[in-house]
Amino acid sequence: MLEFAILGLLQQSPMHGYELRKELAAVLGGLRSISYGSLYPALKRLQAAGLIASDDPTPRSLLPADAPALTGRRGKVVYAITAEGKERFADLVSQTGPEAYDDEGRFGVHLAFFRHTAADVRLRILEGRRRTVERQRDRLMDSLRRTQEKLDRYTLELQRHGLDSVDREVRWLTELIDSERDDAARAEQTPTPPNDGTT
Amino acid sequence: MLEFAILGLLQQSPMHGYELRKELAAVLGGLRSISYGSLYPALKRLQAAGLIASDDPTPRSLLPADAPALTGRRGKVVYAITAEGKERFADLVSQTGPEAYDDEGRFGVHLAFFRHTAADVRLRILEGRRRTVERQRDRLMDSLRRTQEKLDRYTLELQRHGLDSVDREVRWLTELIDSERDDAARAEQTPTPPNDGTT
DNA sequence: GGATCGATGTATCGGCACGATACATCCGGT
DNA sequence: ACCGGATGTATCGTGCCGATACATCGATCC
Repeated sequence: MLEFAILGLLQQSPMHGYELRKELAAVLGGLRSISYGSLYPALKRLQAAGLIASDDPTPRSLLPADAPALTGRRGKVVYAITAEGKERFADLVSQTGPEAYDDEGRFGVHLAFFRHTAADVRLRILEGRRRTVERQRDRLMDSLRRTQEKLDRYTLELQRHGLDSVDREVRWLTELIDSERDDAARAEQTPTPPNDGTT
Repeated sequence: MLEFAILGLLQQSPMHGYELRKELAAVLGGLRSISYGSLYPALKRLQAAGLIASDDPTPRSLLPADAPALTGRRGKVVYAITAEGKERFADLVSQTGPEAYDDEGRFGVHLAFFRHTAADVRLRILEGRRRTVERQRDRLMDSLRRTQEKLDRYTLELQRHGLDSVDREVRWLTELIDSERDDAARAEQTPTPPNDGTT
């Protein structure tokens, strides 16, 4: 998930870790920030896989030869996406299977980079997500209906709130889907259809 | 977090892993189930710490001596809470600091076991949680206000939805807090004050 | 002028939870 | 007689987290 997000951000311009973290927090919505304990290992993995490349300016050359041994003295490390990385991102961005929407975090990242995603793929991801969340809602309603007299007030309240959240998410997704369909319908009427420019 | 939850469930009666998983899923609200990959290690940790004890019936004695080597042949393992475990649970249940409400999962577990929690502790946890979520909401509103013209429709929508969720959670918590305060006020008027049974 | 504090910046460590997987038992339906 | 699904225990690799350490730089304070 993190790797997807990093590739997406580097799509725009090279960055170093600190910036990536902030951008990611901004894009993912303030909540759900990312920790360095996952960020730096992820960068290493990506670099090892050849999907990103680091440009390490290493200002060490400025130091006199009697610099304090080899302790510390880090330079900023700027990461840029490679051609392979772009390929990989294109693959990830066009996924329509459960791996795109089953996990909340992954879905969030997909949504965050929807401007890089084809319209039909967008629709399928949104619909997939809605089905997933609907199933969650139904399971929750079921379990609530069956067990509600055995639960105390607090547990009940917790589940009621959870159910409400899930329900709202379904409605939110439905709005997005409808709006997406409207766009598609409108696009079909205009003289600029997606891929058939002969008229 | 898991350890807290396990101790809480075993408070009622001994169980084996499978049951714990189901109970936990039921209590935590269907979403947020727990995986065996975390459950069994957690049980081991708890046992190593002496907080729970396993009663392993090992029905191996019924087997003839020529049983198929030592492959497989597991018995049900029933776990029960120990005296130390009860102490530990009592400690956990009376926590009022950030560790009780900063993390969503931990807060959920605390709430799930509120019937074991003193009224004043309940109130402090709920208020703490509300402050945490309010801060999240404010940060999110801030970031949204500052960056909204630089975000595309989808990222914006994602954050709007997130903000709405957080906002609803604050209101939900406020309801719980109010109701909790009502209870406290009512309790103060009745002839059954909490710990002063002399009149 | 120097001290100090917060933002910027890179990096590691232990711990915890996850999904996938394997394996075994038992029971009900076909 | 068989077979699938619920029950049940357990491990493995992976990924993310919080805490922590360390270093630089500008601004503000005394």
